[in-house]
Amino acid sequence: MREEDSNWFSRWEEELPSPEELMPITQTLITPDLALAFDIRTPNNNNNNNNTTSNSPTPQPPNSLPTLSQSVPPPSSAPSPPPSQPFSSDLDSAELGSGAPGDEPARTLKRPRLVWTPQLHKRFVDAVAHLGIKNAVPKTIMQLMSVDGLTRENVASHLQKYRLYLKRMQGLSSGGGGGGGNGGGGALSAADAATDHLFASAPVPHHFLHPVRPNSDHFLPFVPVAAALQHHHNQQMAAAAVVAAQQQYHRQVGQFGSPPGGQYEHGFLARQPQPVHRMVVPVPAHSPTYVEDLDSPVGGGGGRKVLTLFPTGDD
DNA sequence: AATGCAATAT
DNA sequence: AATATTGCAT
Repeated sequence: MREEDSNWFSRWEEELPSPEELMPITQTLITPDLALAFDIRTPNNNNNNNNTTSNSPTPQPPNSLPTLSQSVPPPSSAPSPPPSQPFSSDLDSAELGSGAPGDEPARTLKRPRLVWTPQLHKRFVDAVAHLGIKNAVPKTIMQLMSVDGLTRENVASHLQKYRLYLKRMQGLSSGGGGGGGNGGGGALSAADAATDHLFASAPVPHHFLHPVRPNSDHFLPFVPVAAALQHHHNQQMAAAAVVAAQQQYHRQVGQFGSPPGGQYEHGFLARQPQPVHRMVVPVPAHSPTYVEDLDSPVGGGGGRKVLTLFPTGDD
């Protein structure tokens, strides 16, 4: 079998991009800065669309904030033009900063805690997977994910936990990689079990679990991927821009596989190299399609639905 | 400046 | 419980 690494790339493409998918995510990342810039009360507690099994018949109408695109925290918040979609969210009127937030708001504001939804985590995992364990550092991961509002700290924190999770998994089960369900799983501490929940919701790439040894058989040349991203050293770049960059990235690594050091020995999937040409979706502007999708969590964990978004079939 | 990691804080 | 933050050593 040939190392047609491009095949898993195609698969990646199918599931991944589409800024629409990031909608519910960015939704939770509403920047307080922006919020204050619009004179709205600080939405200290916004509810994320994290569902589980049973939920109220009203599945969080997307009436809330559409997209944050770019723009987050420049220290001196520049008076950016108000979006066409005013925040008509009447979620809660809990007032908070009635003290004196008028002067130096954006500077001392705390952003809301990031909620790692299964979707977001999936992006995370995919990013890590495609970067290679060795190159998967917070900054890079963050860039690849291209989720606006996502900070390096966010990723770093998550990554730390994720690594612990992987370590745990290595010691116990090696066959659980399939679905992420820790099949047997009996020696899980309380603290561990908690984190497992999230991590188990995404497929863990096999090479994460066992110490892969690169075959000097086929060595891959170095691909200056960074070249594709060199333009924006800003983490707040528009998602669209990154998507475009990602595609260039795809084209490059799609042929060779991965940067040096990245251990990729996926023997699975041996399709023919599909032409990777996708259209760049400019901006996530219109209403996404919310659908409930059974992701088959696999394993004995029990079936749990996750809210996912379908790409609007722009292809 | 980034990273990894443990401990701690919210 | 789930993330964030901090301290410290690379």
